[in-house]
Amino acid sequence: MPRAATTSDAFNAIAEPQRRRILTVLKGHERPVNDLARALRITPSRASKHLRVLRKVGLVRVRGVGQHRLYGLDASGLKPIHEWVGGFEQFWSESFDRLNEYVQELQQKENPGGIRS
Amino acid sequence: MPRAATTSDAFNAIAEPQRRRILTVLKGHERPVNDLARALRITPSRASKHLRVLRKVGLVRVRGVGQHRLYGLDASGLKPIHEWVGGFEQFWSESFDRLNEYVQELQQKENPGGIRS
DNA sequence: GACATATGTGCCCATATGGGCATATAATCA
DNA sequence: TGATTATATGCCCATATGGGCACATATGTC
Repeated sequence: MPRAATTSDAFNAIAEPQRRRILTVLKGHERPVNDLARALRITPSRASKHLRVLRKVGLVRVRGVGQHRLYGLDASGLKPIHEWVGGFEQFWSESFDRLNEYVQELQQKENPGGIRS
Repeated sequence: MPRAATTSDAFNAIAEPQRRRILTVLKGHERPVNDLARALRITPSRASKHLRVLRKVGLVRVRGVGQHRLYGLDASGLKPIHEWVGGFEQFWSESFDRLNEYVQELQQKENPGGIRS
């Protein structure tokens, strides 16, 4: 079984660099597909497909039915992600502490015995 | 071309629910693979593979070479993600405003003309 | 209606993925 | 050394992915 469908999970949706770029561009203001495609130097087709994914997970909204459809940001779906990742905030300062400890150990003993990538 | 390799991008690495669970469990303390596998009710093999990915993107460190290898959190790789997503923070409060505007429009005019999923 | 523009979708392909399973590798102990 | 435990990896498969391309669809304009 491959990974869960992109269209059902915001984590998965923003795993795609292009889609992150799209969201970033949409911070400014709403844009039609062609505009977006031009801005990101991708095919309208590609843009449309990515937007479809973003729409399905609710990170993007469409306004106006017609020749021009304006895509706009709906960032509320990013909130859970921010919260989940934020739950680790205490740990990335702690990492530095641990690293320091480790470096000190290295300097004291000659044999680290330990960390591998 | 499919999506960028999971092993080169933290965004992609945490797109997998199991890996998120692993990271969450590792918040508590370091754990050997079997321990983790038991905690998450997955095969040691599976756990090992996910840990390999997390190791490659640097979200996890291994300590101790031997029968037991302790996996520990290295959350520093989550920081960029937190920052990227945090860049949208202003927008998910704004979303509510826009939604309210939309609802008001709906109540006034009878024809929304607009938002589609 | 005919046409141009804007957007969405279907089909095909190459590729990465996650899981299952068997097996390899590593370390500890009798 | 042989056995046991712990962990990693290789192979295979089903599936989802992203892109290219052609085409369908929708809208606006003449």
